[in-house]
Amino acid sequence: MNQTMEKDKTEKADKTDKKDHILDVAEKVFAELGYDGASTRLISGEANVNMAMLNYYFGSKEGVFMAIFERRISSFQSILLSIGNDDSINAWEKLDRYIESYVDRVVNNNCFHVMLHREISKSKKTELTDQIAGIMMKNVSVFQAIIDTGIKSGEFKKDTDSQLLVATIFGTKNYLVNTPHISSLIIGYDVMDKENQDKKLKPRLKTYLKSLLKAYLVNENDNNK
Amino acid sequence: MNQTMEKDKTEKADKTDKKDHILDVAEKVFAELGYDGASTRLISGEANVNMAMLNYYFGSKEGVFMAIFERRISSFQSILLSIGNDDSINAWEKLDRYIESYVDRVVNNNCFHVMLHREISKSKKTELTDQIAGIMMKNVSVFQAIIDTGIKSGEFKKDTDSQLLVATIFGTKNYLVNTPHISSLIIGYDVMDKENQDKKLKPRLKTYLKSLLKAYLVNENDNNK
DNA sequence: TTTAATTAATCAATCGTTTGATTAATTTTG
DNA sequence: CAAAATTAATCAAACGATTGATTAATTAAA
Repeated sequence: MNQTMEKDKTEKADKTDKKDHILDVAEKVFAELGYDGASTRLISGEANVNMAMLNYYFGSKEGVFMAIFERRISSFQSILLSIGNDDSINAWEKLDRYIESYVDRVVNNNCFHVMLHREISKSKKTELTDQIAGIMMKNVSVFQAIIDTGIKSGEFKKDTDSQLLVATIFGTKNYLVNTPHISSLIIGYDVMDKENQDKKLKPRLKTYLKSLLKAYLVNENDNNK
Repeated sequence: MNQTMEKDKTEKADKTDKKDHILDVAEKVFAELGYDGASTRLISGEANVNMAMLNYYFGSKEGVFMAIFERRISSFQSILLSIGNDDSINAWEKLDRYIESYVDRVVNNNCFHVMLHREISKSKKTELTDQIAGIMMKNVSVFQAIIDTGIKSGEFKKDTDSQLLVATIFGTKNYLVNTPHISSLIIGYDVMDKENQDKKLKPRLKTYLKSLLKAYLVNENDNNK
């Protein structure tokens, strides 16, 4: 009944659509309940597919998790990397574009990033944590390279802690997106709501991060030390 | 064998010591594997107690979790609240003391905070998330009150986003402490190592947060806009 | 018809919890 | 003080439920 209703879009939902649909649902359930908390029965139930289809398509529960992973990171690095490698603009402009792209993408895919962050926050080192750490580090490296370039060129202050600044940028985002119950209380509206994200959170976060970076990094006039 | 060896301290390890021991172990296991990932068998095994003792002492697995909780938050608020209510010092000094106390306590109890953060990052609202959110908000409120006081008194800039600044302070800490695999790669040493935490991470984080706050909040000379 | 997709039924393993029995410690009673 | 009664602590074993995974049978597609 409900199943037939959902095939209204193209009348013929082919294999890849179905796999994608499963991954969409799984991503959300993983974000809601965590990897261990999300059972294969619940995921398949929410996706309206037979439980065995998860194993048929992805081999195992962990296969589903990894498939979500690979789907997201395929286009993950390219944009940010291109910004970092663009030599036609100065460091501050790079930073500006980086923030723009980063905030947009990370808020849009917040389910994925919540899931990601929860897994990497397990202190026990596993194959999965290594893999996640490696991927996240690529983003970090681009950001850090921009900062260091700006410091060398004299564009940014010399006495800055670029490493902890990384923690600030990514940590601020994480706090807002990954702990929605708290951040919603702080800023006064539901940060999980799509419309709030687009019209309020994204522009505000962009503006804020830029002004924070500017205050900490850019030499306005003379001495700070 | 191993059990008799551990009774060397006072020869009579009484009840509260044992309960505390269980909570110590459980806190660590929860941080390592998450709430769902940590089984009662593993916890009791690591603590060298019979599995039934968890239920005997704490009623249930969730009871263990809550007991860890209550043990930490008892002295949680008092220090920060006293700083916020101290009217003999100005806003910046309050902020300074807040950062000092906060960083010390939060790095010392990093296992607890990792555990906490992972549970609150579940987007599905539960009784537990509500309770955690309520407690965390107390810390947030103290910090925010200090900022707002400083803005009113003219000590801090007017055009600041105090709400997102909260996300920055707590988010920066979270990023460093809760994702040790990444942050260790970034700053070049193991952030989970106790000695590194005390001699390197803590002072560096304090210095950094203060300078970041100063750059963003304090009017050094004149215009920024 | 042959292959691929999908299903219901079932698997062993593990989950959190409970049980009844046993031991150790404490209190009450004579 | 000594014996009896009571309480607290601890244990191995088992509970029903749920987990991820697999099977064999059935349907749809090529």
